[in-house]
Amino acid sequence: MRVTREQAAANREKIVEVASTLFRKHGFDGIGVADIMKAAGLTHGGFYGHFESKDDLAAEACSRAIRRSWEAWINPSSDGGSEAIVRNYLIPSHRNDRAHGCLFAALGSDIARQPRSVRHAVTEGLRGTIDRLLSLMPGRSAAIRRKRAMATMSGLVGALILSRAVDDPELADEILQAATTL
Amino acid sequence: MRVTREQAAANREKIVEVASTLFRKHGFDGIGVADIMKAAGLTHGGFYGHFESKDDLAAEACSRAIRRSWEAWINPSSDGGSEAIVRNYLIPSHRNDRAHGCLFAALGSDIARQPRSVRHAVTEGLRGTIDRLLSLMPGRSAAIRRKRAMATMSGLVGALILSRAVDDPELADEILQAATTL
DNA sequence: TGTACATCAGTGAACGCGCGTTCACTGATGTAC
DNA sequence: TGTACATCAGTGAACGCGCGTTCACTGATGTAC
Repeated sequence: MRVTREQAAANREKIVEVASTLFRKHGFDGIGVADIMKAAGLTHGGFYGHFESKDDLAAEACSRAIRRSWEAWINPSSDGGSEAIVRNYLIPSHRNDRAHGCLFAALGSDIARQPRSVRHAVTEGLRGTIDRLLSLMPGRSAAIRRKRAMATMSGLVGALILSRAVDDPELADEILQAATTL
Repeated sequence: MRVTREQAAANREKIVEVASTLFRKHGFDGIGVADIMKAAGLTHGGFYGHFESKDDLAAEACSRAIRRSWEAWINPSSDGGSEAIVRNYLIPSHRNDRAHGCLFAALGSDIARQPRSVRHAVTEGLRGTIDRLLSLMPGRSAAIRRKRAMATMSGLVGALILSRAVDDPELADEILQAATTL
C-alpha cells in the first residue's frame, strides 16, 4: 500500500505531532511506538521507515513541542511583557493540559535520564526559550536580563511541576498563585 | 531461610532506603523490583512479603527521601536563613547527585503520572517541606512567608531540573547561578 | 532448660504480558521507454 | 500519452527481552510443653 511522497511526508509530520503530545501526557516510557502509530492513523510496522528508533522520534518530538510553545505563550505581540507571560503560563488550564503545555514542565525530570540525542534537542530548545524570554525582561544590561530570564524560567517550570504533582487542588492552586506574585 | 524478626525489619528498612535512591537515580520505571532487591542484598521473590506492590514501595520510598532531605538541607541550625538554603540547594554537587538529592527535582514531572498513593505521599512531603521553609522566610505576615516559601521552592526545583536536563555544562552552571542570585 | 513442632522470611523458577524492533509481504506510486 | 516494470510506504505476524507478580519450597526462628 504505497502512498504518494506528499502523503508519506504528511504521515511523518503526523507521527511527530502526535508523539509530542503523547510523550508529554504519558512520559517517554509511558507510551509505546505502537500506540503512537495508532494515534497517527498508521500501524506500528511502518515506524522504522520514518525513524531510526523510538529515541530518535523522542528527540524530534521534543524540538517540535518546544517550538510550538514559543508560538503559544512567548508571543512577542502580547503587550504585557514578561509579567503577562508569567500570568499566562501559571494558569490552571495550562496545568491541567500537560499534553499541549510546556515540555520542560511535562518531562523536565525525565530529560536528564534520556539519551544524548534527546538531551541535546531539549538543550537547544531551552536556549531558544531563554533567548526569547530575555528580550522581554526588564534590566539595564543584557547579562542581567539573561539571568532574569533563566531565574524566571526556573520558577515557572518548578511551580507548574509542583502544582501538578500535588493531589490537593487547593494546594495546587496556592502554588501557582504564589509563583505568579513572585 | 527464615531470619529473626529484627533482621526482617532491618531488611525492609534497607529495601526502602535503597529504593529511595534508585528511584531518584533511574526514575520509577527505570529500575525494577529485582534490581532493588539485589541492591538491598536480597532476592526478588521475597519482595511481596514486605510490600503489596512496587507502587506501594514507591510511595514509602518517596516519603523517606523527602524526610531525609529535611535533615540534610533544611537544618534549622544553619544560621544563614533562607539564603543559605538556596545557596546550598543550588550547588553543582547537588545537581550531580540525583540519587541522594531533592526528590521533587529528581522525580518532579513523573509524580503527576504516578498512582494515588505515591502522589499522596509526595503531597504530604511537600506540605512538610513548605512548612519548614516558611519558618526561615522573611516577611511580616505568615501568609507572605508561606507564599515566599512556595515561590522559593518552585524556583529551586525548576532550576535544578533545568540544570540537570541540559547537556552543556556551562549553561547548566549558568542556570544554577541565575537562580541563586534570584 | 531442653525438645518437637509450627511458623514464616527468604529463595529461585515460572507465568503472562507489553514493549522495541525486525521482516516477508502487499499493492499503489513513480519512472523508463 | 500509454504501457510495463521497479520502487517503496505501509501492513501485520513474529522475535527476544525484561518486567511485575506468583508460588512451591527451604530451613532457621519462634513457641508450646
